[in-house]
Amino acid sequence: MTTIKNTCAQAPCPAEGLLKSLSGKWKPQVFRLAVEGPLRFNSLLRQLEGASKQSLSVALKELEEQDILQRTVVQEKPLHVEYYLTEKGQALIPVFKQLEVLGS
Amino acid sequence: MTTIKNTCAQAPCPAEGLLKSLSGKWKPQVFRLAVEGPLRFNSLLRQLEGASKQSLSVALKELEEQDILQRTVVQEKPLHVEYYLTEKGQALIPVFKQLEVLGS
DNA sequence: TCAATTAGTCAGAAAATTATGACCACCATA
DNA sequence: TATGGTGGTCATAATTTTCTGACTAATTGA
Repeated sequence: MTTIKNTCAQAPCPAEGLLKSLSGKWKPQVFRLAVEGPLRFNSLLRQLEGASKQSLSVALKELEEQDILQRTVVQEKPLHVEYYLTEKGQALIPVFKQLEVLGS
Repeated sequence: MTTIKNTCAQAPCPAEGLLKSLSGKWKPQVFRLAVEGPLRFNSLLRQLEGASKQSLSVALKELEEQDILQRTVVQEKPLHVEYYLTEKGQALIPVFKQLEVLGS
């Protein structure tokens, strides 16, 4: 036998989903700011020049779906929303920092 | 002054480029296999079920442009091409492995 | 000389991602 | 009662990414 047919479907890459989760538009920037502290929608919109409500909304929603950010309504005087890192999100901090180091 | 205009363009996120580099179609899978050893085009095509020549070609070309893979023509008996990790690519291995752990 | 393997390219279509701008509802203050 | 801030949604358009299938060109073995 000279050629051995590779019948194995390649294992799905476990890193794939995570990479996708973090690489959408504005997501790295949002994640980065989330490390600093809780995020608020309009505040983010001001910080991230060029971002539109829509794209930011999508980024936040997806980060939430992927259990990286947690959205909470703060029931205080001026009723508002805060996004902060979940445990999973926090677990990503070191990897993200490494990516920052290697990417700069 | 009650409102202070934020004139600072937020620092560009240094992780952004790297995340994008690694998250394109088939790129995580390709990177993963590249860790194992040098890659060959048609071999990859067989391993990555569902990948087309085109998408694979794009993935390889971009990984090459981003200096993650190095393309070399092997001047041996059956003349062929090999792709292997550059130094930068190798530097990414630990981060990638971390992403695999966290992603699974 | 014919067929297969090597490693691709190219044009066009389809699908996914982003951007744009209008609109909404709630609350507070003047 | 109007104005501005909160945090969005929605439809549409533009852009980017990905897929599909045809084609190329050099090399090798039968």
